[in-house]
Amino acid sequence: MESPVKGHEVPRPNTRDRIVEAADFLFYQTGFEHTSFAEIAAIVGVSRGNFYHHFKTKDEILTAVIDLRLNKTRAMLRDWQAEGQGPAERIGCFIQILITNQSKIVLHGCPVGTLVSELAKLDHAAHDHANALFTLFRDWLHEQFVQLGRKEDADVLAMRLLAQSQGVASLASAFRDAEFIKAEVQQMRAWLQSVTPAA
Amino acid sequence: MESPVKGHEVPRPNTRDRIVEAADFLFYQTGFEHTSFAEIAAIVGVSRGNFYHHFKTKDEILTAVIDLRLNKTRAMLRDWQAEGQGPAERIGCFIQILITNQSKIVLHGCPVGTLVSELAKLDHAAHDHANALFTLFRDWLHEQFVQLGRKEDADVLAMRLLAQSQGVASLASAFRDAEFIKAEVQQMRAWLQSVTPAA
DNA sequence: GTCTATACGAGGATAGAC
DNA sequence: GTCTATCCTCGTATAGAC
Repeated sequence: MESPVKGHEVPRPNTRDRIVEAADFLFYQTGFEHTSFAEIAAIVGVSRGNFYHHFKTKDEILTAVIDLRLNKTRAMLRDWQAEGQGPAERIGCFIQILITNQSKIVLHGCPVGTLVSELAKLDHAAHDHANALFTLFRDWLHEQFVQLGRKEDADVLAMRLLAQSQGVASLASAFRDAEFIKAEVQQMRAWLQSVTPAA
Repeated sequence: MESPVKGHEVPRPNTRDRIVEAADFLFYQTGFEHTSFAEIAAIVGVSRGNFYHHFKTKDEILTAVIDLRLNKTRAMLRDWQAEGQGPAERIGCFIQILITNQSKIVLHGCPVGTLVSELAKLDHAAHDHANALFTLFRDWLHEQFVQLGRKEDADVLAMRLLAQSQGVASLASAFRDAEFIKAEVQQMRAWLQSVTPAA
């Protein structure tokens, strides 16, 4: 897709991208600080020294990981938008990711929430960059609630839904309880109904 | 208070307790893994080497910190219980801590949620021990909802309130927004009203 | 119980050959 | 672009004197 050469070349992902992918995976699974270069190198299959050719510092890798997640998230929101359904169905897509990712969430929490939380504790400069992930969802949900006819309190509803999903992910992980996710998703769908103005 | 000698001795806290207090503070502010012995030693005012006399490993300090938090939490719940009011007022006390601790929450999130989340990522043996903090609140809230007349779904309501508070803390910290806490606490109080059976 | 000194390993980062 | 070798710092942990 992003291969610079057109034609019949096999689009083998380059080392840089593979480093970012591996870091993305490990940062989610074991946290940013706890992930070492050695672990990333082991997954990618290159030597430690090598990838200083691609990134000068660990923070640069973090920046690349956040950018990757931002791009993936934008693409996902665009897809939901393109499915040609109404705002209620699109908000339903957002709620559904709790179900889709439930096993990962039980093990490692929400990828966005746990990263932002860790960076806040570290007082890390990239905190705001990471929080742009939340802002992406917040603005998108805001727009959906506007289209749903809740112009006045669209941001309040967007933040409330975001908070609910964070709380559910947090407790599901703490108690290792996937059933809790299912039950609360039911409740969130009912809530969505209740805030949808009658046609 | 816990001084072994009775009488006129000044109840100076011993070094061990001061280490645990300092660790408790730092684990909350900057996270368990990111906190170094040097930082704890700097606060307590003892040399690094010294407090291996009190704790053999960092994990032992963590255990002591969790026990401290468990005891403090039990005492707090007991106090709420002792104030002689009804279950609705007691649940209101729980909601109120979001307001009381709002400035800390904005900076460092919920002390329970962020610790449990970090230990989950580290796949740390103390995860379950830390999660006992959540269980303390869960069981206590459960009991309050039973007394409120919601025996059938007491645990569901307890978990929902716990999840809400986690979500609010998470987003308030991410967006550095204390006003969000205030607004959502209003909403949580209204919700509590709505689940309280009419007398 | 408190201190100094030190061992030991891990992790981030660099230099330079291929 | 990739590798090996190496440096440096920091953090945990230990030994032993006072």
